[in-house]
Amino acid sequence: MTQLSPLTRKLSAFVALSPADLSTLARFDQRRRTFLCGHQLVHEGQRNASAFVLSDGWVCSYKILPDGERQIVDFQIPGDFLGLRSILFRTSDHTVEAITRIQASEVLAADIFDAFENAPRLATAVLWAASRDEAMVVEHLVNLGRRPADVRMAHFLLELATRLHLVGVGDRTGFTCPLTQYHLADALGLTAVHVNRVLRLLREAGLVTFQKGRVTFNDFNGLVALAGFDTGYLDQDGPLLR
Amino acid sequence: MTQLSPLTRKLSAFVALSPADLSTLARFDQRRRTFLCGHQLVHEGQRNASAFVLSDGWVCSYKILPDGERQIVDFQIPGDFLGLRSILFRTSDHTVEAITRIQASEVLAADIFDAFENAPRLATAVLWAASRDEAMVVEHLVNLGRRPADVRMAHFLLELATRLHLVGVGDRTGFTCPLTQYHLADALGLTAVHVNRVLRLLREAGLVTFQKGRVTFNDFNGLVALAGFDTGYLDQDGPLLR
DNA sequence: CGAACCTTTGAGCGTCCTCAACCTGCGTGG
DNA sequence: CCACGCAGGTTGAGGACGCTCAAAGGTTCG
Repeated sequence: MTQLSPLTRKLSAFVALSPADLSTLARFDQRRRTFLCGHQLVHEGQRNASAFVLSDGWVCSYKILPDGERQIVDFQIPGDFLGLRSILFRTSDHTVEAITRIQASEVLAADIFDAFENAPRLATAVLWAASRDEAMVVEHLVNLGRRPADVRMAHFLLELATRLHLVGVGDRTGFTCPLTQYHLADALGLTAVHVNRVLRLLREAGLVTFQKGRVTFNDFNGLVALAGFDTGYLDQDGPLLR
Repeated sequence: MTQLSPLTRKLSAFVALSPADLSTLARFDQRRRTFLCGHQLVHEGQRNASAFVLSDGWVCSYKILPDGERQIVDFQIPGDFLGLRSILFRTSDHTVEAITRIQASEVLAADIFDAFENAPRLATAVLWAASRDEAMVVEHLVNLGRRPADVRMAHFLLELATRLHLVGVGDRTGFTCPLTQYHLADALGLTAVHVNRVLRLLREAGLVTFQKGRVTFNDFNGLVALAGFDTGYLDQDGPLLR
């Protein structure tokens, strides 16, 4: 099981892939390259940007506002596609940047379209992954629109834990996490100062601890209750197509 | 031009469709039905939900939180797909509800997959439409995360005007709009009371007037400047594939 | 003609922001 | 080896934006 790439592992949780599908999928991950922390794989306004599959490390995608403020739209972890949405756009509407040193493989639009023609099951799985990414953005939007800061933070950490679990990282006790409080602030629509206070509150309430690059769940069920967290939108109750 | 359906009109702005594509596309709009205001075409938790193409009227899609609060994720106008994202999901993660009396046609998953096999150009256009929808959700997220209430409102109204324009409704002077201040509040993450105050501010500043079911732009350029509005993410600079 | 829904306005309050200072750990260079 | 710079984290004080609660007027539709 540890042999499987994170992407294979994730897609297999949704669709049972044939050996042929698996070999087509393996081609997505052929041109694997290493990028340094801070490298921008795609930048806002770039024309004919590529897509990638992330195999190791953490990435974030964000937009910059006219006043220089940043809103992080999503974080990507191993097994996630990068820049898939904009593959049909003339210019990219967002930036994709490595948070850690990462490994990623470029995926050409042709690879995707080829899969649609020759591996419909795999294509379905890719569409499912894209739909799931969008569902996460939607849930993130709900988070920003209607939840107070502490609940927002709780929900965010639980989603991250759930996503990581699906690709075999971390467990109910916690996970290692390279994000800074600035990352959290820019993702959650808060200031870094307020993020710090919220984290203190959650820690003092005995729910989670976010320190020294590690998230520790001190009371997982309590956190789920606070966040009103329901994994439904992640749609990972086991393979749909067998 | 008025003969074209809104969907055809929208997709044609991106891809030049062949007569064969157009006839396949026409099949999406065969089972046209009328639904009353308030009807839920899809509801949260529904299993094996359908997708639709909206040909007339306005629709909103939203999620309800445990405490009963509502977050509207997006509004759909003629030419938009409804529930496309969840077509691969076991259960729908959101509700789709008519705001006015509407006309919409059910699109079966099979229709979509059939298009992928037999009308690759059309399939590309559908994927583009889905990507554009996602880009709008992302911009909405940025709106909630990083913009103050007045700018948020200004940006929202401008996006709506731009989308309507693409399907042939309204112009730079304004458009008719069936939304209530409660709809605006639930979309923008504000309360209806505050929405009312913000609308008054914008009106008194001579920028927009939102009254009696009509949005009137009193100073379009001023509003664009306030919102920092850039249509880039809507990707509608004319056909990409000819 | 009444009821439900929508809009409008006021007063007071709380969450989250701003500004500011200080601390820690770490890498770099003198 | 220490000096320094810098990124990240922590805490306090004060203020603003948007919320809550409340009430009343307008509009639409059965």
